[in-house]
Amino acid sequence: MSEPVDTRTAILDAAERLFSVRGFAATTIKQIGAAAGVNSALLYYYFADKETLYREVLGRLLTGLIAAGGKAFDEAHSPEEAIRSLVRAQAATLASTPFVPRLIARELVDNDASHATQHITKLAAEIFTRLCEMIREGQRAGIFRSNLDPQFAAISTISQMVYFHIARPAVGIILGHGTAGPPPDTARAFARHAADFAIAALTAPPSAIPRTPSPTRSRSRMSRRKA
Amino acid sequence: MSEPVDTRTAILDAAERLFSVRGFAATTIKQIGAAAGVNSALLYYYFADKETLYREVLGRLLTGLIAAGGKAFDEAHSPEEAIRSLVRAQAATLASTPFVPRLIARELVDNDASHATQHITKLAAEIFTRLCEMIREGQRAGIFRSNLDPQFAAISTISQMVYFHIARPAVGIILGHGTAGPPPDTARAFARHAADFAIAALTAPPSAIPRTPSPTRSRSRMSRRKA
DNA sequence: GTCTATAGGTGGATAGAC
DNA sequence: GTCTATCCACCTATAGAC
Repeated sequence: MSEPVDTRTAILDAAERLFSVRGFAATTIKQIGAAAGVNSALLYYYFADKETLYREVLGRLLTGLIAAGGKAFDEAHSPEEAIRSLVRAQAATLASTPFVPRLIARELVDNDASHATQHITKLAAEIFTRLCEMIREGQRAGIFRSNLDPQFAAISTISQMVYFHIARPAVGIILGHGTAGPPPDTARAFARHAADFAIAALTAPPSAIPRTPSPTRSRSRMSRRKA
Repeated sequence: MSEPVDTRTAILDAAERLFSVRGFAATTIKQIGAAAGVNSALLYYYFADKETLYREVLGRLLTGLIAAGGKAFDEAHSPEEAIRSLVRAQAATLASTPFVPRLIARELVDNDASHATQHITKLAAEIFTRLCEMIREGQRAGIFRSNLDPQFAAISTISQMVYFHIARPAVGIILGHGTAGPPPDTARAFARHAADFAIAALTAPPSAIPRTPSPTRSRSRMSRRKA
């Protein structure tokens, strides 16, 4: 994280930052070498080529994320607490490394020429299915609404923190902090909100949902014509 | 959208698709020319350089999105209906042009070397503030919970559909459809879910929120130690 | 308006000295 | 292990014929 001992780590650190900020295609080998304080040709001593280096960066990153997410679940003792814990872990991880979420976002977006399919699959398996299971458990216990798809609910829950950090500049503008993005305490406040928002949506009694002129559970997708 | 009449539009269409799928840096002028069915040198007759072309693509796109979002609000007659209408509009726009959300995602992520700050600002002003105002209106009317930051709630609401489409491959894996992403009917189902999820979170009575051993409104951020 | 040809520059990757 | 020097491919952009 600071003053890496060996050259290999220095290169990985520099590459992680540059790939995150500029993207794979826009980052050059020479830039990485310069940022790592070594000659660019040296990269080929440690890594086969640019793409291999990129994959190693991704692997290191996602492995850490999976571990952090798993830990969050291990510490929880109830479905609700698990969700709060996960959102908190998301917020902590994303906030501590401002450029990491960008790299993941790029990877998701670039996924046609996918580099990290296996890691994403693992992330899905480890974190996501556990979150789904937590939601199902809450439903069985009667704490959470049963008329809710657990998988969809899990996506909605996770999406909030991810979006907040990925769309950082846009969120900054929206909240009136400029393109630099919101300050850390706003990020923490949003993390608390995100957990509350998800819990509220999960625990709301079914009667509280549809009670307006708009068609809610009807199959028709036509919105009412102007009267 | 299909068989464009003039060359300029053909180039813009081809560029939109390629920039979306591969990103700005990874897309070459020659690829765009080939995809548009014209010689690559011709691009410089219509556009000053690659970056200008990119900006025009973005402008065309975001202008359309802003218009679609505004229309969604105009058709609504209640705060709840407005939210459903907006989520529906999001889903329709994102689904009809599968590669567009990626381009926007890239732009958000790439925002350090920002190309679209002005457009994002406008999008924020036009859509986001209207959504916030709708939420406030619902709060005043007693339909929505008052112990909720309208801006945060707006972000949470919007994040769901955006994340679903941006993280398409990951979502596909998660839901068991493979990296190609979820089929259209799953996307539609999620859109209905997203609106419900947001409305449920907004309308839940305050009493329904904190009722577990975990510290909820207390200031302490320490999670309970293992017993 | 659309093409051919090409200049000018940069990037990924290798050879080989130290 | 780390560096210098360099090759080759390819990319942006321009010049100019048609």
